[in-house]
Amino acid sequence: MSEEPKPDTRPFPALPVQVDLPGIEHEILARWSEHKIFERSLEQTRGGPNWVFFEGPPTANGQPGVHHVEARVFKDVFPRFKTMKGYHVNRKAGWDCHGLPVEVAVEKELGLSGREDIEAFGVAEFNARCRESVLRNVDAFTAMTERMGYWVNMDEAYRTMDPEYVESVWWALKEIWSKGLLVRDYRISPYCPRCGTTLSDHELALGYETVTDPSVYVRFPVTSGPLAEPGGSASLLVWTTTPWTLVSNTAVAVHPDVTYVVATDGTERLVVAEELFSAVLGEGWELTGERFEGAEMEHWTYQRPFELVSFDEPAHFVLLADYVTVGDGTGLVHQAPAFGADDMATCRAYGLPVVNPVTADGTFEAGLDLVGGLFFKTADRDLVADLEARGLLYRRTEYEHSYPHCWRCHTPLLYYALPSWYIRTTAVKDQLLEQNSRTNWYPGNVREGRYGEWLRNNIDWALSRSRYWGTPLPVWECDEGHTTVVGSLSELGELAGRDLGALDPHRPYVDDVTVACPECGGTARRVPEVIDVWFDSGAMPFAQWGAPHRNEETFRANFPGQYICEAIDQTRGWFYSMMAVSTLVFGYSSYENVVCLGHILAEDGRKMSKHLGNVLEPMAVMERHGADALRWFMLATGSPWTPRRIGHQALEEIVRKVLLTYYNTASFFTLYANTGEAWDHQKLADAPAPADRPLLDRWLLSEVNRVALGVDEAMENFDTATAGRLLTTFVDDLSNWYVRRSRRRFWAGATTPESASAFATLFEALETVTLLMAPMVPFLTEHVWGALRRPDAPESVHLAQWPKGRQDLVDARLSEQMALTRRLVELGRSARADSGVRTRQPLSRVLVGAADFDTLPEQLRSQITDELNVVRLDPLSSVGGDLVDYTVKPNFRALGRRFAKRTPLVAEAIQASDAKGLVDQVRATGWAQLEVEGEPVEISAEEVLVTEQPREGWAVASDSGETIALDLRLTPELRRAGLAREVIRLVQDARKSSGLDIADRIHLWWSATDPTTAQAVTEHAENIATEVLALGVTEGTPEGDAHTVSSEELGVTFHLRKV
RNA sequence: GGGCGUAUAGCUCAGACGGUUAGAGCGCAUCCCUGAUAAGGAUGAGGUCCGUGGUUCAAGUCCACGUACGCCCA
Repeated sequence: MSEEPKPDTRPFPALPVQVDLPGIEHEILARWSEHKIFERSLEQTRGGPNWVFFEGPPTANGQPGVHHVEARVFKDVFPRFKTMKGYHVNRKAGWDCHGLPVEVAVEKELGLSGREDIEAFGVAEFNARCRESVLRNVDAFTAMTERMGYWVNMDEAYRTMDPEYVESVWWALKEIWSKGLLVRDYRISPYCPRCGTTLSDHELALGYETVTDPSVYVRFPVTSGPLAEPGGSASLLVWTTTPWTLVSNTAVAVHPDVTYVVATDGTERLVVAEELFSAVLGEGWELTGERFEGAEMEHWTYQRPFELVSFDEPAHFVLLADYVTVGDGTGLVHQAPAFGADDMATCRAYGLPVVNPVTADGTFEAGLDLVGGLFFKTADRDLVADLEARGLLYRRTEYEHSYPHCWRCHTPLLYYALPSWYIRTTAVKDQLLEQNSRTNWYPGNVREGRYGEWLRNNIDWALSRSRYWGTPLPVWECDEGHTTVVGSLSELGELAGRDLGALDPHRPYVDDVTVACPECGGTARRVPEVIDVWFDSGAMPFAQWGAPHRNEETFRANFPGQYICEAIDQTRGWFYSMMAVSTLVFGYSSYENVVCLGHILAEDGRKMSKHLGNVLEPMAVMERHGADALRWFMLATGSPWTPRRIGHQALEEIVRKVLLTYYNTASFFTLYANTGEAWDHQKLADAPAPADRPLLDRWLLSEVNRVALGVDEAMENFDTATAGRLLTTFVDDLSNWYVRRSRRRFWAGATTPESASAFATLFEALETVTLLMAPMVPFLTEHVWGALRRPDAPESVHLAQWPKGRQDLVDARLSEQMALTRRLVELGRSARADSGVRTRQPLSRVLVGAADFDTLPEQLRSQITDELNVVRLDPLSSVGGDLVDYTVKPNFRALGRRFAKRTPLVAEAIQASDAKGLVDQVRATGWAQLEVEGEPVEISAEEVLVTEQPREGWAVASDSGETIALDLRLTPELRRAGLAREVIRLVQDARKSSGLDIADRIHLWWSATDPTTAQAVTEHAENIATEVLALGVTEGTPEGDAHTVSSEELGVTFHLRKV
């Protein structure tokens, strides 16, 4: 029985109430792709200023998770925002392809373990598998990236493994080399002597085991300084759990600010930290009274424990180090620079040599006395026994602690000095600090906090890795030790004397290229290392273009960048490598603004892991709730820079509270714009000027402009949470106040100036909020835009201009008045609910007590009477003082300003005063006199909070000094008006349940058994007819079919039939 | 062990400048309203604002110390 649909005559495509958000998103994706919207957004802004975004390449290792969505939403939202503001935002995708995680994954796939296996398998084939593994995972990332609506150019993505990329990295390394900042030095690495390989931090974490080691306290006789004397009866007492490192003891470290004491047992003297005296020596020992600050002990020499290895340079003295603690041991720390990173740093600062008698397989050099050929850990026993025999051992115990083992073979690891390549970042530390001070961090505390701290403690960048799948270090060395650094394949070709343009610049192929040493002509071979992948990614601003060998101009036009974003764990990763590489190469940082995100946790507050079974798979989440819901969560739930928990419930709430509320408002608009006297864009021109519109409309325009200004400011500050909150509140206000209060004006179609104003106002608000939300939820806004857009507007919201909020339309006073109006309505609802009189029953009068009530315009007062269904609204003061109770409360904020310490006394006086008298005084003169501690004090109106309540016969609700009182007395007329409302509701229900369209006209028949109801229907027949779209209302029963509805309570029966 | 961050209702989170009644949503209970809505409204239950100390007339808010958790680094 429904009419033929006539979509072509309607101004707006329908936005059905029932909506499948993920389904819409797929349609939008297809439309974007088909109409090349992303490409056109770039084309359209080509003449505009550049706003440069750099994509931090995800490691294409493993499958993408929801945490990847987080950063990618932020990488998308600001470029979209800036694009709408007219900037040209180039977005080149990128993939981090090299690195240990890839190697480990491939090792597992192939069932290989360790470098011997890999070399037996063949490096060429191994690296080919790595490349293939990376490409496989890139596909999964690409699919997720597209599905979530992240606009980034993946067709021209850079890949860190591509030859052009590698060449750019080589170029940068050559630049750094030519500045003298690329050097070879020892590096302490966790090392497995069985596998013959170093382990990464990540691998290290896999292999901690609890073991028991010897814990020995050893005497180091002092040979110079105030305690030195013939016979050497004074010794430094040194503690260690790795006796095997004593063989290469080089120095002893003390803390400069710790106090050391000398203790004696009558025969010898030992030096320990004061705090550890009793713990280490205890009974039988007493202090000699000699005390030294660590700083005073510097350069005291001592007799080293073993004379097994030779030192070519002076060593074996006391040095100072801040890392020494007095938590364990003796406060004097044995130093063996080949076997500890701290030791290495400290000893190097004193110019001490690195002596390492342990060979790569973990055994002592064969020729050594006592320990020659022994595995390092096995040597402990013999060494301790020897110390004991020579009287140097003070005490030995067992020590249980957690020690790293190889995760592959469980061999205890060795911290081991290996030759390594470093970048001397410490040489540019001041420049880095300077660059950091110019960088905008979001949140701001990272700059001086976590990141600043990292920079201030900068150490040289250990660049090389003894691995296979990485950018080969472009260093060639000849037998004479001359070093050549190569900056490109063509340069390498020139040196090698053949064309290497097509060479894959990876191992093993580059390893096979030998060149003639430019200095001596001898054969130079490449050093075996590859480089840290962080250098790869830090080089992306130029390497993504292959610059400077290629696209030099493009690179220059896109450098430095305005914006990068990653999670907080990148402070020492990509955020650092990006700043460090470009500062090293160009002298300044590559980015100006950096957003630093917190991590996404599972609903249970833990990290997502397969093991815990709490993983949310991003594609599944997006198919269930929609990408927009997931995006909104990332952008606007909680603070993006704190850890956040994600779950289905949170996403469902976003769909209901934000997305559907917004969508339904648009749906409401199109429903009525398409109904009856249709409204279309041409009627926008007929709408009254904003200043001439009803106050409700002016209020909405004020709000939407305030929100537009606020969202713009928030987005400029990279603050999506604030933007999201502003938008959520606005959408709620729009739907649940503006539309709710304006419904009648829409029902009529655009037939009156008031209705025309309502349509225009709602349209403008929807248009603006759609634009404002477009960068955050690009799918739903695109869908709504498609339905609402003006004929001359761009076909995509993402091709439209960002709205400029109009300050001149923001009316703060009106906002306050509307807020008061809404507070009074709330109080009225509360009073209604308390009284038990339903809202459909009109009441004659409501009394209002509120400070600014007398200034409330009539149009807003009528919002209150309509909403509360009352006839009249009067100020409480009109009732007469005798019928009203007053209470007064001190306003502490106001009082505190004036009275400070006396505030509590004044407050007490206010509460003790006669409330009515005080109110009368304040109302008459603006001031009231009180006495505080015998002195007169004047109180102003704003310093007290007055609440007034009528005494009897009213339903009252108050809050914060504002009161609403409903007159509950009903007259017969009011009763009949209430019955008429009941009747209308009954008929509306019947219309709805019988499946009528909202615009269908009906004829209505009625018969009543209740005489009061009959009178009410007769009396209000015209009103009822208008409300239920009845062309006629007839008492009696119709002939033929009709929908029938009756109410026993009202004693009435209706029949309705579509006309 | 160090640095940084976080801690507010059962859950997710707001709470510029310190102001005495600490809010919202979800969930729960009862009721109301409804011809856009998967909605809306009212009331209720639910809080030692992580702990301790301090500053202040006044502290969820500022300071110090501690606890728990997270990230990074040893």
